This record gives sequence, structure tokens and C-alpha cells, in this order.
Amino acid sequence: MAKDFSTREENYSQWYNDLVIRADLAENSAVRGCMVIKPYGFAIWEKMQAALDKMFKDTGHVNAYFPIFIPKSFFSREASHVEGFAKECAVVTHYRLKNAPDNKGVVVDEDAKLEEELIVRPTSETIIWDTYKNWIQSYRDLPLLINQWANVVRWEMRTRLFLRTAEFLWQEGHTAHATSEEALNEALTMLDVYATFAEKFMAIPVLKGTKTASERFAGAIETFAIEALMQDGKALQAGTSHFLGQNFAKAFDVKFLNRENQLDFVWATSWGVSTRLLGALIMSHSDDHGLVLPPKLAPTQVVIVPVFKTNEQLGQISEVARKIQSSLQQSGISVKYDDRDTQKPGWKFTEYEFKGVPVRLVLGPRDLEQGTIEVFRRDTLEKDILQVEDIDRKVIHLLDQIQENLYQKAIDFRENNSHMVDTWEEFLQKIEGPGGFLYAHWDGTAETEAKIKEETKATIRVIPLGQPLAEGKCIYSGNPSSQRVIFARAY
RNA sequence: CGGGGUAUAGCGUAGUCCGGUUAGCGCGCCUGCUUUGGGAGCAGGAGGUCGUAAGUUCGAAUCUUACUACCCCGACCA
Repeated sequence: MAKDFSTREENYSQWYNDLVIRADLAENSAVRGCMVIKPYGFAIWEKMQAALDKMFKDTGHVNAYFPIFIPKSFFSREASHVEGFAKECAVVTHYRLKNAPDNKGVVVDEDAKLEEELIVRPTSETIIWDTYKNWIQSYRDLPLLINQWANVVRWEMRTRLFLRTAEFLWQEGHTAHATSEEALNEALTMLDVYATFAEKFMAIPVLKGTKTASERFAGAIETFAIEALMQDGKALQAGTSHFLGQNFAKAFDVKFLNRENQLDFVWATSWGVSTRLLGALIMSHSDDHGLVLPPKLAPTQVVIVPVFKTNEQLGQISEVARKIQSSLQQSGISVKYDDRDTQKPGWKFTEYEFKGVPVRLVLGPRDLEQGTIEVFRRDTLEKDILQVEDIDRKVIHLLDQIQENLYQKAIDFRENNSHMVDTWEEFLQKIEGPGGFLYAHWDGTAETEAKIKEETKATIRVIPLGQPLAEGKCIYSGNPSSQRVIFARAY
């Protein structure tokens, strides 16, 4: 077990911060609010990207790239959009520096003021819709299904590595459709893609639902989201998908001729997930021994550690180890054989454990004699001595089991921390206590939602999709309600 | 952005209240030897403009002011 490392119980948020740093995922940079994603953290992000990108392509999308800068005037075209983002925009006002008069460093050259200031994109709807205007004339140009992988900047007051940083990496899909139904379907399809990704790859169960008006994306008609429950009982929005109606089409005058030869505005969606997913991943599975990664996203899925005294031993062990390595690699498993003699085995065990490598294989002289190998699984911390024959098949099976076990554990956790709540007293008691997802009736008004948030810091995470309606009374106002919504304190 | 706190070697810290030699310790790092099945041991060694800037003083890590960064709590947000 790692020393000098907070436990979840002692201080959950300290535990998270320590973990991100100590597992070499990311660190704070010289720029306020911006992080450096280190190679190990970035490797996880790359795996997420690869899986998501494939899912996007499989659903008919293509990638493109739009500028990081957006003319200021574009922003004001869509009223609620400006309002939503105005407070957190970085603005470029000049394009040149010059030597300071006293020759100490450089200053902004006031003569190089931009005619029109540029906004560093907090999201790309405006620049993209201004571009789509030229790409779309006919229903034959639709649907337009484009995604971009990019960085965005939102000038946040308080930042936390991965969870909220001033600059972050994400993907944003922006689609145009001929009909409202088709666009709405697209938004829901992508919500499903996100949910599938979260569950199959990240091993995180998520709730799918609709956001209330107050939590809606600036400029959207409807915002859908997936919500995950973290180990401290707080919710984390892990992805959003928006049905934008014709709002941006109208703001940017994007019209097409339909089959009836009539001019109409196109229907739009946008959807995104960000490096915040790394925060979700960490907080869902990791423990007091460090990071725990689901095999499907682990940069190194299997590490092989030799234990040896002499070079002859190392040679013999390496022969077996490399055979295992290459046969696993042929099955698409990423395997690291760590034969460094600069670190001791015990040091390596702790290190890989901390970094969440799902499976560790240890080979020593005893194993060579007996034809065995030690297998350690990170999720349960269990150690087994197995026969070395067929070890590749056993390991592949074990990786599947670990993936499944992490998902099941996360589901169990969520079940144990989801509660039907019917009275205000119960609501208060639960929200102040263990937290979790609270299923409660709500009268549907923004006033009640705001009051509850004010008094408890709990927000409506989603109005669940596909849940049967059930009459009830609002836990706060007592007014009639047609279904339960999900409350939680959130990141 | 409001309230509170912190800043001394790569990391963690002592010293700061009460100014006074070469700023101490642990981890890590380098060299050598012995070690290697859960973070090795011994010996030697390198590494500091005490966050930045200005001020007070014969003298500042220590006192004053401003700035910056980070942490905690609020407001805002993916």
C-alpha cells in the first residue's frame, strides 16, 4: 500500500488529487487552471478516443476540424447561447508583441489591435453553423454528420484536474437534418452511444435522461445526459447530447430546399464528451491502493515482472516471459515486460498496482522449476499461482472477468446508493448523509427546483428516459407530479 | 469573483511568533559494494537567489506592502 496517500474515507477530494498526481495522469501547469496531461493519462484518453471514434464512424459520422477562434459577433447571434457562455470566454484582442520600452521583456503592441476581437471557442456551434450555411442548400445535402476532436477553453473560477479545467479536450458532434424527428433521433442515438461506451468500456453504469430547463445547454431545445454516480455519493455528468431544434439554423440562416421545393431551416444536434471522463473513470473504480483501470481502457493491460538473482536466471525467465508476452500481444493485449534491474520486484508491484494495471504476472526461479506463474488481479487484489501452460488464454479470460467485475461492482454501488424518497425529511436526511441518487417526485416548476438546490445543493440530474409514469406528490411543494426525477449533489 | 489558509532542494517538511555565522531533516537523485518472491542495507556525494517584486534594517527565510500560484469553503460550470 502506498505511503503518504490519503484514503477515500479520510478525505475523498484529497484522495482524488493525490491519485491523479501519483499515478502520473496529469499535473497543474504554469498556466492557471490548465493542466498538463502526462503520457500515462493521455494514453487512457487515446484509448477512449479510439473506441468513441469508431462508434461515431460506425453510426455514419465523419471527422473535420474548425478553427479555435470565433469572431465575437458570431456569439451574439443566438441569444441564450451568448448568455450561457459570455462569463467564461477568453478573448484575443491583439496579434503582435513588441519589445518593452525598457527592454525588459515584451509588451502587447497596441498598434496591433484586432478589428474584430476573437473568442477562444468554449464550444463550436457558432463557427460551425456559420460554415454549414455554405454547405447546405438541398435536402440532398442532409443529413450532415460531423464530429471534431478539439480543445476548448472555458475560463473557470475553480478548477480541478480532469473534472474542471480552463482548457480541456473533447469531441463535439454537430449534425444537420431535414426534419425535427430525425434530429431528435440523432440526439438520442448519440446519447445511447455514450451510454454504451460508459458501460462497455469504462465499466460505469449511467442513467440516461433529459435535463430540466435550468440545466439545459445554452441554445438547446432539449438536453439529454448520462449521469454516473461517484464513490462519494456525488453525481457526475459524463456526456451530453442536445437537440437544438432550428435555433442555430435561424441564427445563422441555414436553409435548405426540401422535396416539396420549399425553403426551410435545418434541424440540428450537438453532443460531446470530454477529458472529464477520466475523472469519472478514476472516481468510479479506484481504491485506497491507487488507480484501478478497466482492462478495455488500460494502456498496459498486463505487466510481467521477473524475479531473479543472477543474469542466467533472468535469461531463463525472459525466455518464458517473452513467449507469454508475444502470444498475448497476438491476441491484441498490451503487455509490458518489465525486466529493468534498476528497480526491485517489490517496488514494481507497488508501482503497477498504483497505476491500476489490471493484471500482473510474476515469474521467478521457483516458477521455472515448477512450471507455474503468479497471477495478480488489481480489482480484487487477489493473487494466484497457476500452471504456466495456456496462461495466455487464462489471462484473456481474466481480463474479461475484471472488466465485468468492475462494472458489476459499480452497478451494486449505484443500487445501494439509489433511494426512493417520498418525504422532505427523508430527502434531507439522505442528501446530508450518504448522498447518492434520490428518486423523488417533483412538481415540474423551476421555482421548486431552485428552492431545493438552494436548501440542499441537490440538483435534478435527469428526468429519466423510458421510465413508466407514476402519479405522486412533489416532495417539496406537495403539488401533483407525474413521474419521479433523479436528484443528487453533483460535480 | 468573495471568505479562509499555504508557499523553504524534484517531493514532504523544521526554522518564521521573538531578525543575527556555513538554512536542518526524511524521501528521492548520483557513485560503490552487498542485495532482489511486496516500496532493500551500508558508505560516500550532488542539489537551495527560502514563491516573485519592492520596502524597513548595520543585517531579512523571519518584519511590512503588493503580486502570483496552490489548497479548503461559497457563487458559476462539462
